[in-house]
Amino acid sequence: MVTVAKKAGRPANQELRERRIEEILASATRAFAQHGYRNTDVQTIADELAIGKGTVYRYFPSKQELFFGAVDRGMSRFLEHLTCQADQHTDPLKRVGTVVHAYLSYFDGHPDLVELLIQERSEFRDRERNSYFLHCDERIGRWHDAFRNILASGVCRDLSVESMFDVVSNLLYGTMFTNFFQGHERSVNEQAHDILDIFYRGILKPEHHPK
Amino acid sequence: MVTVAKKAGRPANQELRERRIEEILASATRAFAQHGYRNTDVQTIADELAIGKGTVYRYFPSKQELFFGAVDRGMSRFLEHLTCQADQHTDPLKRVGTVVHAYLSYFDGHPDLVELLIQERSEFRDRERNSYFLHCDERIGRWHDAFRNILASGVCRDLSVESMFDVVSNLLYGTMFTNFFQGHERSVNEQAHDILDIFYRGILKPEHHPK
Amino acid sequence: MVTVAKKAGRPANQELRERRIEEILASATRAFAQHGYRNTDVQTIADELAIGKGTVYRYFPSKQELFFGAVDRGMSRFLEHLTCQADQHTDPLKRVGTVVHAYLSYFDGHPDLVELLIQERSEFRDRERNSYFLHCDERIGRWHDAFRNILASGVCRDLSVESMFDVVSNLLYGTMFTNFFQGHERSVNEQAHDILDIFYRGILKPEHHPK
Amino acid sequence: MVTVAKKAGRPANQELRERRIEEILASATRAFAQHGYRNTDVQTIADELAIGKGTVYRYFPSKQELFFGAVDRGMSRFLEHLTCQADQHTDPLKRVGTVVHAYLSYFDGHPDLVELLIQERSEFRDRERNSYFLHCDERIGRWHDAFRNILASGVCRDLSVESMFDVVSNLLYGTMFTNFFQGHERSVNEQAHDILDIFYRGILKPEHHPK
DNA sequence: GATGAATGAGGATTCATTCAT
DNA sequence: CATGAATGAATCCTCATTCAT
Repeated sequence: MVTVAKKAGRPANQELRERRIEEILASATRAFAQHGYRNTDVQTIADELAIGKGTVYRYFPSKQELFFGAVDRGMSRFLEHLTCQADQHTDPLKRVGTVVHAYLSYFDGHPDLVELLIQERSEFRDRERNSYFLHCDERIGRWHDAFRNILASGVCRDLSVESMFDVVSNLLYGTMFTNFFQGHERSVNEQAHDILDIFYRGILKPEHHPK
Repeated sequence: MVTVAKKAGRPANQELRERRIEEILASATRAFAQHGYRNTDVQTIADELAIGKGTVYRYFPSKQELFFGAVDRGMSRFLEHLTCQADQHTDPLKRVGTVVHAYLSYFDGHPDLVELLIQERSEFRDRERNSYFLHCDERIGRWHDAFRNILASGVCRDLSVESMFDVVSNLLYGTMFTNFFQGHERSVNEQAHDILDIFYRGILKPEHHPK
Repeated sequence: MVTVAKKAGRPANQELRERRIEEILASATRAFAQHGYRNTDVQTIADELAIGKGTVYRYFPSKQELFFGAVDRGMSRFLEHLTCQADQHTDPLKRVGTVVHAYLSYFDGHPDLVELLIQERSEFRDRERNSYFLHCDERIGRWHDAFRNILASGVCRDLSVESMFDVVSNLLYGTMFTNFFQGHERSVNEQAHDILDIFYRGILKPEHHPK
Repeated sequence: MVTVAKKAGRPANQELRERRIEEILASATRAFAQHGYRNTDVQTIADELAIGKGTVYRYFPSKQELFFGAVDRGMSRFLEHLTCQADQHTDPLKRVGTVVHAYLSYFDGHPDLVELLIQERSEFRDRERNSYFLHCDERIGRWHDAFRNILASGVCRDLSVESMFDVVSNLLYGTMFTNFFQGHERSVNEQAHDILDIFYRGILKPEHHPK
């Protein structure tokens, strides 16, 4: 009997498990986004992956949990991307500017995620959780910090961190939805520019206005 | 006296028809908003009005049309209210300010409408129409006019009407959804104040900034 | 006060009643034949006549009775026509020949009646009555008489009246249905000729065969 | 030994599938024939087999397709039987005689099939296909051949194949329906005898008449 | 582990019939 | 008399989930 040296680290079937979950979530995201939660059969998702319906249920206890898994995956990736971009700058104004660009651009490239966010609310009205705000809340401290830093640097009018944050975050949220629903003639870069142009002048002392 | 050839029998009653439609739409709005489109049985709506299910179908050919009727009614009322408020002022800046207040305050008082707008998108993804933007597009000219007037009055920086309009409308749209999803600790009046404070400074020349 | 000389005979509203019944039956025949019993709404029939649905129910207690009325009317007219044609001849062989022609030609011109006969059986499987055979049975005696006369005249082989009658009536019945279902390339006159050609030779003594 | 890459898990079972389809079709035939298409719930059919309604829908996409399946099965079996009987003889006159007997006797023993044929026409008026004639058309060539052979053998008067075929097939079709609707006092064998007696004399030269 | 056969609760819609006007 | 507003029983079909193989 031959004994094979057992590989160190995570066992193979654990890796398989994670790969499967990733595949299923990716397929589910596409399907839910395209046909809607109610009109998507679990069978369809299984078919697309050429696996059995029962297999999907081995990884997710219900269609609902599968959906939540897809939304969570989408939001995690989004916020990872956002944080990553922001962390390339230390200047708080730059960070804000970067986030504005990255936010609009990410959703522009991932309409499936927007679709999922809308459906989450529509189908699971009763639930406490709402992935978007749940995930955002985790990071909110870091963004409040940015505005606190701007205030501390003295370039800014006498405004509350909350006011500034609410305005900019609602502005992004609304622009994201509007872009999704209506499309947008100007590029997201131009949109970001307009937003920042007005927002900076809105919060900065006149003497610090960008030229 | 002219006698019109009148059909014998019980006359079709137009007034009754309109009353019924209004009642059904009101009930449907409540039910759809509370339980969601998919989870609402037409039976429930009929029960609430103590009429038969068949009666609902006399006035609306399908559950779907009933839903669209409810959304249209909601948006019509909303925009009527908005126009009404705006028309109480002639000064364009005042008009913008009024609309900002009225917009947030209306949706704050009518969360059912927000719910319906979300569900419309979620359930009828494929459809061209989207009541919110469809109704808004009808009035968009008037609002562009307001910004054109502000530009003409010379108090404003050199910005395009579209930029200004997009920023403020997306800001309102986003704030409305955020308020709905998260609730809001500050009153809508305070929110409107913050928005206008930043927005006015963002678009006006420094010498015309409000104190 | 003027007294109008009252018309003798059937009162006006009795005539109205009969005219109405005739109109309704005619409309019902068309509708049932075109869309089928189950797919025909009483409303449709009323609409076609521009009368109220309730009015139909004043003349026929139920949709079912309305249907039976239509079938009965169709069969009555058919048999009236057949009898009328047959009575133009006294020679029994001529009578048979005439009936064969008239039978095929009538159904050829009145496919609605065939449709109704089929539906009657299909929808009201359980019922005793079957308009076709019910009506035919009323006249069967007269037709048996014709064959009895042929037998008596001595031109015929030694067959039973029943055999001869069954063969010719089933032959007509089958041809009628086949024509209806499949259409027919040869004219009904040609068909009748073929039938009689074979039938006469089948029942007559060789010395009386037509040349 | 070649190993085919075989999917893991419970294998699709083709044999089970065929057995199920046969069971369901048999049950459906009975139910449709007894209560009519419209009055038969799919639930009833499932109940009779002690399976779930959903199971029926696994095998037939709709009640309509289930019905068509039942008619097709019935006609296939019928024509198989007919062909089988005819093929036991080579003499064309014998073949015709055999088919006449087999035709009447088969329908006499399978009234469910007649019921289904009537309902097919009644319920699916619009459809092109009509199982009876569709199936018959497939075999029509063989029957024309029989008559061609009879003609060739010289025992027959100068008639067209079509005339002879139409007369006998319509005669059978009509007799079948009449038997079904009215019942029949004489046995189908006696009926077949009468038909053939008259038909043979109708088409054969006098010198070849059966005694 | 993986699969797919089986299930049945659930929901939209129709339309014959009644009866107040 | 005539009408049409109202009704609700009836029925097809879907699809998430379970579990034997």
